[in-house]
Amino acid sequence: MGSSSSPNLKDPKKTKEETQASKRRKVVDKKIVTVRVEANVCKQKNEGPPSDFWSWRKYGQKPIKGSPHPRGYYRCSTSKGCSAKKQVERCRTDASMLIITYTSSHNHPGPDLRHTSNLISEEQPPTTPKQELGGGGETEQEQRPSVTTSDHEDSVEEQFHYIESITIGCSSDIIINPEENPFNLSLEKTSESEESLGTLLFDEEPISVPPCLMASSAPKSEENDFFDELEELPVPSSSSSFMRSNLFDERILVLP
DNA sequence: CGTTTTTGACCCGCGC
DNA sequence: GCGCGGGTCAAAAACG
Repeated sequence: MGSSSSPNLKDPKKTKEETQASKRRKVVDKKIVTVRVEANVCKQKNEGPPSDFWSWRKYGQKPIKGSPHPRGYYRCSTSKGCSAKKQVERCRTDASMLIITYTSSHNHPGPDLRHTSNLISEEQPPTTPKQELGGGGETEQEQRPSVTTSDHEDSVEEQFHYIESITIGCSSDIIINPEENPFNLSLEKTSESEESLGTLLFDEEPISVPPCLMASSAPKSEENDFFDELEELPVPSSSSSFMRSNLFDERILVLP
């Protein structure tokens, strides 16, 4: 009889509640990475997902209070049991600034990208010491692609698109904040003087992006679409950055 | 057909 | 104790 008592309205969620309650707002493993993407090359279609060698599946989007841009929630679809998550948000003051928050880690080796791995290896040696720096003992930052095997030849093409991001993923500039993520504080502080943020940005170039990559990475087509939605495209000095963007579209920002 | 994307609704944690 | 905001899930739709 009363079996339907409380768990009647919408229990379906209770089942998974266990999983959620596990990490509800208490995410321990959090890595915040700020990437600067110019409105020119970037946005292959959503500057969020293609930031890694893994495939990300969008599972939610919500508008953040105080931010004209919504935040996208992505989950690693490369592996079914992978609990890696990624949050992509735009700086409320700088639409060209992408704030990617990585939650959890991948439970499986990278897809492989031997092609990319090769590239990065050559351009930039395995400077991972930085990652460990913030590792905080997590040890799951195997962001580096493993030269496994079984590679999707047709994927190679796609990889090209990721090249841009790849640089970041493996770039020693990548900053990981295992801590609670003071970004929030920083954000507030920079909210007024976003310029300050620029100062934090590493001006030095982590690696040189091969010209062929840049040339190939120019799907420019629906990119505007994304910005269009944002309606806010504060790219006043895009002209200046435009040239720079050619060198490095994305910049990793380090959070103190 | 399979996978991904999109939108809505629900729930929880925290702040006041 | 209540309210707000943030985060996730679910179902449906669209696309390849």
